[in-house]
Amino acid sequence: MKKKDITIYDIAEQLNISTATVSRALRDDPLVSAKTKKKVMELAERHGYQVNQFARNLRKRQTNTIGVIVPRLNSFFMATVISGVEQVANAAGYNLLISQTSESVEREHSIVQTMFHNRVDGLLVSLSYHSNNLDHFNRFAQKEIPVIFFDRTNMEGNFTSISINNVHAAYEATRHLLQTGKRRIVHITVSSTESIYKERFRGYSQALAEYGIPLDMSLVCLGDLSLEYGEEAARYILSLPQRPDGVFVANDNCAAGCLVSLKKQGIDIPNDIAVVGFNDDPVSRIVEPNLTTIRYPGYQMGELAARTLINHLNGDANMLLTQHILLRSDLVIRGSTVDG
Amino acid sequence: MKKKDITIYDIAEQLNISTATVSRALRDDPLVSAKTKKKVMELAERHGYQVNQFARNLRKRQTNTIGVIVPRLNSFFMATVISGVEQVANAAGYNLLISQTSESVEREHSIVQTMFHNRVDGLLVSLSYHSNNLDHFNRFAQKEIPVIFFDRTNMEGNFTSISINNVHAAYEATRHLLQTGKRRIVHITVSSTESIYKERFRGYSQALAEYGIPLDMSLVCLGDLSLEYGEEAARYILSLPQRPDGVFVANDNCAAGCLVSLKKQGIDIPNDIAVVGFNDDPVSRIVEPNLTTIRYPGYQMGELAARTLINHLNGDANMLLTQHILLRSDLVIRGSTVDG
DNA sequence: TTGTATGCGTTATCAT
DNA sequence: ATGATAACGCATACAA
Repeated sequence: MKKKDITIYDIAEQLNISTATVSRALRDDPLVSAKTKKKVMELAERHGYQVNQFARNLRKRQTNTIGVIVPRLNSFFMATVISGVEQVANAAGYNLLISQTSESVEREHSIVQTMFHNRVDGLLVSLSYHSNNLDHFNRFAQKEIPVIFFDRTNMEGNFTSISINNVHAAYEATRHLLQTGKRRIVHITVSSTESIYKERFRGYSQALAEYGIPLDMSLVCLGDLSLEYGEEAARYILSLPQRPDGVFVANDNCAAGCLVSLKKQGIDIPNDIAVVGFNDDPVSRIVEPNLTTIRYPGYQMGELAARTLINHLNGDANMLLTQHILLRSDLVIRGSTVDG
Repeated sequence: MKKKDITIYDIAEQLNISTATVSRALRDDPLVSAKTKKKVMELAERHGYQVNQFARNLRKRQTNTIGVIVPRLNSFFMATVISGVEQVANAAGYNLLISQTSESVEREHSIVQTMFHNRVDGLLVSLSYHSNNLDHFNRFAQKEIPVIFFDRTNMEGNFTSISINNVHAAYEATRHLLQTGKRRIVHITVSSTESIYKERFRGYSQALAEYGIPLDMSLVCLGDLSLEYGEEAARYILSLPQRPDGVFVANDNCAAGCLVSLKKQGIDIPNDIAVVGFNDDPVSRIVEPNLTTIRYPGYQMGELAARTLINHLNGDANMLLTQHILLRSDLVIRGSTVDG
């Protein structure tokens, strides 16, 4: 089954030199003479020599691998972030071990375990909806393996995190609806005791409070933020005795589903009901009218997370000093809230 | 910097037994007595023992890791496929090493190298646009490391591949336009000498031929199939002296961009110009009118690819016997081609 | 059922 | 500039 690979032993033997020299030559160590180096390189090339990363990892006690844990791979935003991570990691010679929790806390636990066993050098994590406890990351903390939370963060514990100011972004989104004269504003989000969705909810509440509008929990729809749930929420909205005139949805996908559904029922967007999303997913520019949304840089978030982690691993910077990195976000106003 | 981990040596010493027994106990080897097993397990647990996968890999000469190479992570379809792969791989105890080529052939080459060096047990690959040569995978073939191409496949060489019948799917899409009375049909795709896009072009040509319509290369738009290119193509379409009445686009994202752009210029979809996409991306149900498209199962394609590879690795099946697996695809007719 | 001894392929230390 | 050799942590053939 397994064919034996060519190793530095083989090269050493054929060249009548020591494995030490071969090893050094292969890594272009300045100690080795140019002549020897050349001989080694050539032979290695000819025999299709490949380093055995495991032997190397075993010896060096590090893996050059970064673990990435996300709720789902198939969301535009997450895929964009990972894309940024991949770019940086690859350029720096790091591999990526990627897993998705599918929003299951149990799976999150088991994946964290697996990552630990695989001895990733560091971890980049976006938490699942209902993960409100960071105990499963303690083993990493104990072994001083760096962990960065991004986007779906949690400020508890001594980990570093990267996100936008979700309270403020949601506040802006809601205030924008209020400024356009809307007063009965639905919020579609996911139920969560402690997460960015909680924060978005807080921003929503703040804006309402500022306008002296009491919080009405019958206007808060809790679902999974899928496109389908957006449609369901639309039905709910239209079933209310007193029709809402604004909707703030915690992601674009769900917002798009909701918007389209409302339109199908003859609702005029934005005059009857205005809609604001979150993420600036491409769908926001496809749906008609285009979706007003919160834009923030996913790709750059990925790059930053990876860069921060790698700098720390290489000893170029100590990320433990930074508790949180806040990225800028913008409200992008489009046709779903403003006519014309 | 590095704290020393607890190893089987430590456990063996403390328990006054051999490392062999500890090693066996930890893997629940039936040879070990229940009593010893229990003692070992408990101590391991208490000390937070974790196996060193590298040592194990080094010893066993396999990695339990599958390499996944895709053009881009941030496409809905690819993310869906990977999601399926991840599900199966994780359940089977395999790790995923994921990289994206960003449609660059050079990066594809270097990533394939890296995967090789990392000694993945197998490879799942979706080729980049312009990768029309499989030589960089020869090292895998030589070492009998299984490689499966999915979606963006290439039938040359002795590799296994999984895809839909792209010729037929494109034929159906184009024929559908012809059946609704369209005669001047634009095809938006990517330039490629040998790939699924070539096949889709072939299907397009076949349908035209069947209706006795000569192929007009001025109606074939070659771009990167991005949403933005869809908009650009729309401008081109409207600039033509003799206006086309149908568009068949090789992916939904680009089709959506094109459709929206056409509408903005006052074109009536589908009466003036009908549009067909490819992939059944969620955007196809958001855009208005909803996009007629080719649907095929990305998630299942991912599952199947992973399952096939893993079965082969485990010796449960020999995938080398299967050259190609063809998945079913369907034309989904929506408002962008049929009114009402 | 348990133990002994060795190899897996590198890299690092200490000589030379 | 090069070499000898000892880890790195685990799994297995063979012995007991």
